[in-house]
Amino acid sequence: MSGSSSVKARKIVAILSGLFGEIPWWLGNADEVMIGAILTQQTRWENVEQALLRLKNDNLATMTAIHAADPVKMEESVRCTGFYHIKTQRLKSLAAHVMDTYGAVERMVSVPTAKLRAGLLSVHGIGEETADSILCYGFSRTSFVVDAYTERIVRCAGIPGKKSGLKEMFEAVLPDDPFAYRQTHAHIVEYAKRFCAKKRCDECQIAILN
DNA sequence: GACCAGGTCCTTG
DNA sequence: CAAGGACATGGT
Repeated sequence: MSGSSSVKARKIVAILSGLFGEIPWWLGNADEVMIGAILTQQTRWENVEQALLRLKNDNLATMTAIHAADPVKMEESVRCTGFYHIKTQRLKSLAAHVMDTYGAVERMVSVPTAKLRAGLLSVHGIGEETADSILCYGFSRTSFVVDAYTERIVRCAGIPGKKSGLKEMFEAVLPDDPFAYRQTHAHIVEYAKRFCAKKRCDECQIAILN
């Protein structure tokens, strides 16, 4: 962890915090966050909200319900998020893991973060971003979420040769506070979505760090 | 019509 | 390990 990278990471956090202040982001109970985390894979959030509404209408917005649900029925609600077949499978797998391992979502709140994370990662279709999103926003854990936007903003900031280790880099810089973790990831997404083009970095103030 | 979206897994070189 | 393709609908 070179000092230079940490300094820039700190600056990113501070700049974005000043830019956005407190913003509401990804609110919802643990069940909804888990469902949303899978549905939002490679998909716009607005579409996920639609699917979530449909699932709620059918009383399918809980792990318990999904565990017992007809997959074909679920696909109707989830279709608008794309990859609907595979996502239905992933929701089923997650529900099975939760119910078989813990018996209920509420039981998960007393499980240590590392153990919770390992369990989530063992589910087929749940990778690091999805697992950390669930931990951070669903269970209020200090597990930093790294996504495509995080990689973009880091590139804009000129942090050298960082393809991996971003999670650790930000965690080393953030206070031990779940709220800070939630806000910082939210800030990064909102900023990068607007200013960090996929390939270039035009009009991006983060580039000032260079 | 082309391109992209708050990923993950599998297959190749 | 890095890179490329599959998974799929909906918006710009």
